[in-house]
Amino acid sequence: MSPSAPTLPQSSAPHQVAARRWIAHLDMDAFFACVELLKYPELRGEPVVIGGGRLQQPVLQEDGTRQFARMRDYVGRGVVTTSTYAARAFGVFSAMGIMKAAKLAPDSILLPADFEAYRDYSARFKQAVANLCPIIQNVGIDEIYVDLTEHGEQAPAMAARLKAAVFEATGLSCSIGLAPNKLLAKICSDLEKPDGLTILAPEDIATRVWPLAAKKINGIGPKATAKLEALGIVSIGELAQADMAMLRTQFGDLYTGWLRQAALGIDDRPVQTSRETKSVSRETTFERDLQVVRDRATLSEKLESLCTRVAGDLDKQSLAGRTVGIKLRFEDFSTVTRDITLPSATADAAAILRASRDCLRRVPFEKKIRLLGVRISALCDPAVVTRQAPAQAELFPAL
DNA sequence: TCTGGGGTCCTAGGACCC
DNA sequence: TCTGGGGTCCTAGGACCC
Repeated sequence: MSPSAPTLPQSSAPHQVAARRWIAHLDMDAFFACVELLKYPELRGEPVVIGGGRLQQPVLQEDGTRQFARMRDYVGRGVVTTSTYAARAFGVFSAMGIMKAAKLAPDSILLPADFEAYRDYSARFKQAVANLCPIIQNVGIDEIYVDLTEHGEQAPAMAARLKAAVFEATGLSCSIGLAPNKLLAKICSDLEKPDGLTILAPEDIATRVWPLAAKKINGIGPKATAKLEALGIVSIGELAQADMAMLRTQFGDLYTGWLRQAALGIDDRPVQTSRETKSVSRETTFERDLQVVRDRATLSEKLESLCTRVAGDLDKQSLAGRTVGIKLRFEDFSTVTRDITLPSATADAAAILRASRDCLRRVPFEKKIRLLGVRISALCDPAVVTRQAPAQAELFPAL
């Protein structure tokens, strides 16, 4: 195949006339931050940053006004979960360390994340969409894909109705990308944020998608971006024209093939309305790094608590699991995991704790510990648990 | 002043089995 | 002197996403 002149995906191959799909990606605008603005309308227009747990709630004063924490007063660990557009203007974005963000915007207001409220608003906006269009895939708390194919040429009008319905149900704005597949819809929803409605036809790919940075493609992260840049590839168009053999020097066959397809805007994945849970986990970053010997009691306590929470999550979801694993992050940010597969599935906190301790014994402890996590996978219905695997004695008759 | 928490998927080597 | 081979499970690590 010639490396020059990439061809656009054909809308209909001669042997197989695929119906054109209309896929919407709906993304709530600065979701957590906007929910907070509904709670605290006096903050509208202010730079506001939402951070992870362990933060102070606003204090209600005697005169009825609220006293908010400022970024500059923050000391400790933690990252920015999200921020209002006013805060983003200072360069404060998600995943940035709060201490670093405080340097950029010391006077910004800092609020703790209120996941209960976000889940509530999430359910509301998803229900509003479901009332109009039932084929929905949950992506996260603030994003969904919606299959609007059945609306045909009316899909853009339906997308506009979805935006209105979401606003009516929540008082919040969202941005929608409407395109022939999920990959393009996702790229699109980001083009006119906030409150955008962006429609992309296959013939627009060369003019509207190819000029964008390759990292705008969902699935091209920091590592792949760096490798692509080393090959002189920055834009999606450059990726579409790149020599496959050259790409293969950096990426495996599978990923290379996917990169090319993605750059051409080809994506056949369906909108998946349901998926089963594959794993359940809980982890915690300590306020200070812990030492195995000196902080043994604290570590033991944390481990127990994590196992209890995992067991609670399993119970809530009516699940049990057979593979129990632990995760440790050390002071230098290096991470190790250990796991063990049990003879039969469990949802019991004590059993998970025993397995976790077995795993921990296999970890070399030379550095201080920053994070501890517990995970369970190989999940199944707890009703299956009674079907025991062979006992140890049967598995190892010689012993 | 470093870098949260909850997930999914992929790779790769070794054990083990037929 | 030598190289089976395919399939599945288990374990560890890493990239990526929201």
